[in-house]
Amino acid sequence: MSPKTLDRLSQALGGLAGAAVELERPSDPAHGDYASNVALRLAPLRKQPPREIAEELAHAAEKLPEVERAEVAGPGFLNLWLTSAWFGEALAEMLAAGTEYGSGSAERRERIQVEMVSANPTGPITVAHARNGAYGDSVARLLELAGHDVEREYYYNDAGLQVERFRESVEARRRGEEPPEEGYHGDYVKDLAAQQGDPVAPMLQQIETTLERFRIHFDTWALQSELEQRLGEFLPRLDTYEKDGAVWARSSAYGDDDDRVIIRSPEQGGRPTYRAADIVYLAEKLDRGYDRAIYVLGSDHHGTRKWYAAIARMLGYDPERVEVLLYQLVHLVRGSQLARISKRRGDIVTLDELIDEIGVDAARWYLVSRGPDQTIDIDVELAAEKTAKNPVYYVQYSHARIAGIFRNAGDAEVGSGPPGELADEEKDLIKRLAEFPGIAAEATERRGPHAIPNYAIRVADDFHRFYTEHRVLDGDSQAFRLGLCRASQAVVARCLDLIGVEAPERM
RNA sequence: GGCCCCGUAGCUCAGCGGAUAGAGCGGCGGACUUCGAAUCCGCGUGCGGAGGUUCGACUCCUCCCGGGGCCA
Repeated sequence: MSPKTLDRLSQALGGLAGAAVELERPSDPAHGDYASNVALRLAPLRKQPPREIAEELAHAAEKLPEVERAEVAGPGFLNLWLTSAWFGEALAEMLAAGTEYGSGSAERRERIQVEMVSANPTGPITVAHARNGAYGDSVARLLELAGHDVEREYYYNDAGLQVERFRESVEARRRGEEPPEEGYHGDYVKDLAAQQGDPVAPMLQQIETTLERFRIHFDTWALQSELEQRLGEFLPRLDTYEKDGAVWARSSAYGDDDDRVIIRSPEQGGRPTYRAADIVYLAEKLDRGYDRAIYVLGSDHHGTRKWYAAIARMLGYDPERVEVLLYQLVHLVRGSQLARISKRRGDIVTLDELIDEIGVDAARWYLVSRGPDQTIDIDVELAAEKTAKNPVYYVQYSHARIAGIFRNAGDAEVGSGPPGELADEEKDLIKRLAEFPGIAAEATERRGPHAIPNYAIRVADDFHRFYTEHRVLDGDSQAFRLGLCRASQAVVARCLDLIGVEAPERM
């Protein structure tokens, strides 16, 4: 999904070449504004030397109105330099799109549920859950930008063993005793013990408050206990058998590695396993009308990918509608010692503590800038120290700086028509901004929001360079350069919004 | 034992078949009487190893080494 101005050029070249032409930005400015490897791709098919094809294409391309110059280089690359008029059109397109620039890449609009965080309500949200939320929420925001209808859901277990231990721990504190060995020992247990009634509800309330503070809003909340009770409705649709008194799902016949127990034997208590709730939950989600159900899970759940696909097939749903996104775990490091996250030991580093130390903006930026497959080690002490050096402030500063320019500009005209020959910094900035729709679309398709902060740094970089070299509020170029500022500001603001970071007017 | 992820610059990472592999941090040296210096400019022989596929491999395939994790 490229800007239309770039698409038109691709199509015009495609017409000349008789094949699809993809344009990319060369890393070396000596290779033009855009380059294509189409001749290299066509050479084997046409049994013709790539440079020969490129020469013919270059000759024809130079007749196009947007092309100022075309050259053949290296093994057969076609390098293009574009006219100032083309850059003006590209900028005009961005300004016309306004805040919608880069949106609508989805081929068809889907209703999508993103289920994330879903931590047991047995303690505060930790940094591990924060990565889940930061990642999942950014994927959700990307999907919304692409044009999908997205809802966020939190699923929690209010009936399992861990929750029972949690309740027992609170009860013990109320009696003035130590929680059991297998229970929960954090100070928050004492706080909950001081309140009346079941501690699960206030714990959930606290989790929601923390997540709202982290700028993640959940539309719906699902309870395991309620889903479990509906197992009877779905059992007839399942392929099951009894063995050793337990009820098993024949999941291995549907792509999973093994069959799984869904109801324990009477000797084991006869209760449904969490996998039973998985089945009900999956079916219930898809029946609720979502075209696609996305699960965001830590990589320790990688085995569940096959499980979810298997139960989707077993229930007669297209497994393509179910997507499991995995991310690697977060380790907290204090100095050189690895401080493991352990809720039961009570030495947790909570999301609230992390936010207190480094702020929401830095925390979200940090947790989403790494690819989901990359393990993150956060040195808490270092993260706190490095706050002022975090690239998030570099990007935010570019936004605030532009806001300052507009404060000074008053109601001056904002335009897009280039006053004459453009400077390299102006062209570079427009080309950078022109990348955004493609970057956003690719990040969405690959479920890789980390591309956004990395791209945002480049935008800020190109903007700061442009700003350092050229006066905005001066001379014939003023309206054009204000247009450039406006478009840059919109793209930076959008990038920051996609990762849940604020775009400040002042810093 | 089976499975998943990772190995790129001193450190943290980007890079998903193209040209001379890039950012941030740290280090050294420069640039403000003018729209925001939280900025800009300069300084870097690094893809764990070996095969293979390809005109072309950090990228795809196989094996090995090293680190992390899940299941049994």
